[in-house]
Amino acid sequence: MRKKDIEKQNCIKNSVVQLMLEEGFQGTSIAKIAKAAGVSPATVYIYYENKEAMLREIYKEYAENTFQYMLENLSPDMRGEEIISELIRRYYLFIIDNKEVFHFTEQYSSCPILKSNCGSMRGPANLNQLLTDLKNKQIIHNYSNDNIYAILFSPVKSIAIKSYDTESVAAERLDELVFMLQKLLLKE
Amino acid sequence: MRKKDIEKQNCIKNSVVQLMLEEGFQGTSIAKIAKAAGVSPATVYIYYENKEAMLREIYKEYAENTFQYMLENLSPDMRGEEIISELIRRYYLFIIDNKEVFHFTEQYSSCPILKSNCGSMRGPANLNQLLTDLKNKQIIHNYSNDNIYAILFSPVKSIAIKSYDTESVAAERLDELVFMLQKLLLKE
Amino acid sequence: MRKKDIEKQNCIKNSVVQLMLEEGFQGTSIAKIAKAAGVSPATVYIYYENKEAMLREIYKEYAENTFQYMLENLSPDMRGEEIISELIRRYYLFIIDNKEVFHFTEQYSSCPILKSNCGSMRGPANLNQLLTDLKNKQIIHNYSNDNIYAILFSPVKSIAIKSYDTESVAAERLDELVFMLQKLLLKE
Amino acid sequence: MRKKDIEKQNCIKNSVVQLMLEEGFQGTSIAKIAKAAGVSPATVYIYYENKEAMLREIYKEYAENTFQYMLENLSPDMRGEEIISELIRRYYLFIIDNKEVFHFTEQYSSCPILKSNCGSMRGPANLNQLLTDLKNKQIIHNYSNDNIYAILFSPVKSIAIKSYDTESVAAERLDELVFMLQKLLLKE
DNA sequence: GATGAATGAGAGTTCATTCAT
DNA sequence: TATGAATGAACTCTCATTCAT
Repeated sequence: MRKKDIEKQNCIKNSVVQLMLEEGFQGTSIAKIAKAAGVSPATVYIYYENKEAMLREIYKEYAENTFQYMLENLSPDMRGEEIISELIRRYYLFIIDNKEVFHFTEQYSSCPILKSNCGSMRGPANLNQLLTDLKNKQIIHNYSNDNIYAILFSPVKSIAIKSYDTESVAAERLDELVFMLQKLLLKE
Repeated sequence: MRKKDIEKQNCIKNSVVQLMLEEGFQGTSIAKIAKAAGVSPATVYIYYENKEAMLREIYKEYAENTFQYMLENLSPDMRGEEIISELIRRYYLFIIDNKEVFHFTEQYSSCPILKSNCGSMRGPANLNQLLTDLKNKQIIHNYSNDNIYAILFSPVKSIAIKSYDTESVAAERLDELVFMLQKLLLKE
Repeated sequence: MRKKDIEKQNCIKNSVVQLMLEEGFQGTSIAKIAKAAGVSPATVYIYYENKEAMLREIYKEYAENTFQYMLENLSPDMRGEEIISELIRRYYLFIIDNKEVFHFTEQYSSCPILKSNCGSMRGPANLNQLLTDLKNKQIIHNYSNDNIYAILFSPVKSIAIKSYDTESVAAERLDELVFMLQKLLLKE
Repeated sequence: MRKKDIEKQNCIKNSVVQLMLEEGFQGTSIAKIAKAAGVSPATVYIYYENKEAMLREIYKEYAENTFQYMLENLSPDMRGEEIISELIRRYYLFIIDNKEVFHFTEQYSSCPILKSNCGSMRGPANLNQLLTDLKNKQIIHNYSNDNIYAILFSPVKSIAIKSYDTESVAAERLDELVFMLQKLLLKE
């Protein structure tokens, strides 16, 4: 008996994510995925029950990763400025450094049919807790979590997607955005 | 529903947009579009060169509509608060009232291959002009247009997509968001 | 617009029946059928909704044909001997002359899954009526229709399937069988 | 259910027969058989050279069983009525009690490709001997063995397959059939 | 002997598009 | 202009079988 090859599954995952970036949803067929991963189409079905389950599982894994990445540098004794700065900058970095993964999760979660079958994740819960704590400690204004959430992460996503000519310009934009959101959210 | 020429083309457009919402990209095949529009598949090719061109043209038309809708209630003599409020609320209303169209344009513009062949539009130019004017008149802070743009429109999109239990909760969230952005962007 | 080509549909039907005889159920794939019929696999789906529906429709048509063929030479003024003789000999002839069709209907009706979705047919009803009449007229013994039915048609099927060395031997067997069943069923 | 060697092979055999009844030929894949038998697909190939050989071997075994079952209650000193009654009733009972096995052998023997590779069996020879003896002893009429064979076993098969509402109706039909065939075949 | 992983071939079906009317 | 018929290519997925352990 051959053991299940984790490397092979990783090949498949990477191929899925890469193809989704390069060719979009339409280009992400089982045949193309298999060829890109260097396996037979039938092999894909050893690791995933079907195409939909495959995309869902990969999505859930990467989506969790995103939240973990964002939160992992936070510590409870940081000041408000630092927390906001860190959250935004980590998210920005994640998008830049994981272009393909980010694009895949965005594509996936924008498709309502796929998203609906997806259950819930632990990431957002942690983040909600963090925001509630900051409000209780009178560090940030008492806005609704939905709005804080939206204003913290949607804009940074917008500017991270844009491709600026030089890195210095991009850094400038990011600094400014951090400044804006600190001013908006922090008390005093 | 079937009269002539333009009527028929509108049927096709509506079917495309509706199918894209109901069944996603995969469910939007020429055959299904044609059946939903009450025409033959071959007829679609009288109005559009091919499927890609069809999607592109419909996208461009609707994308322009969005900007037009957002800007059409603005007048030069409005106060800063009103301008910001109006921009955000109009965008929110547009998303709510044109769920299908909004979803279609989002889906489309998130697909890199499709988007690339799409050229530029007039809508954003007008908006950029507006923002620049407001900054010159010392009404809003001198942030970069990219960041203003991102912070004005991404968050509202986020909360418009969410489905709240009651309309009053949704209205509350929107009011708060308007308040936040007014505070952030307006001088004094 | 091209008109639906009845000749093409007949080609498909013939290919199905022939392949079922030559290669059995397993050999009857859409691809093989299409190739044998000289059309594209996709064309098959213009004439039939799917494979199961295709087999079902072809079956029903041919099954009706069988009954019609058996009954079409009977007239109300025939004597009991003639009726029994004619029924058996016509059925025998049908099997010999329509080997492929007969084999197809047998294959089909022996598969419980397929058969179940098949509804009812007019043929058996007519035959039941005939048997009941003969019993009422005191021409044949008052056995249950099920048993008469079984004893009239199952044995002839058995010997028709067998391949005898010469036709004369086959004819002898058939004559004997007719004689046996006349003796069994007829009064006096 | 899993002990060793023969136990395992029996598991496979049972799964084959059961699946063939439940899902027909198409549903009887090696993978499904293996899963139903609680073994690996590869294990099937330890006991059988390939799928076709597997079906053939199982068929031959069960087909022999059928004849053995039918003949095993006969003794040379039985009267003609008893012999005919016993043959028919045993066959009927076999079909009812071994629905799955019966269905499997029927399915198998109706497929021309499979059947051809199947050689001859000992069962029919014994039966032919029995019939010839009865004719020599002037117990039954001197009809050809083919016709006797056909008329003895085809009708009972027909009515055994039918599903009657109550057992008493089924028993009635069977009694009548036995009576008919005794009258037809026995001298005096 | 026994297994789960692996696969090329092929299954049924739908695709975007063109053809003939 | 408008159509339903027609199709080669591609789709998702399963097949019987073999491989490596």
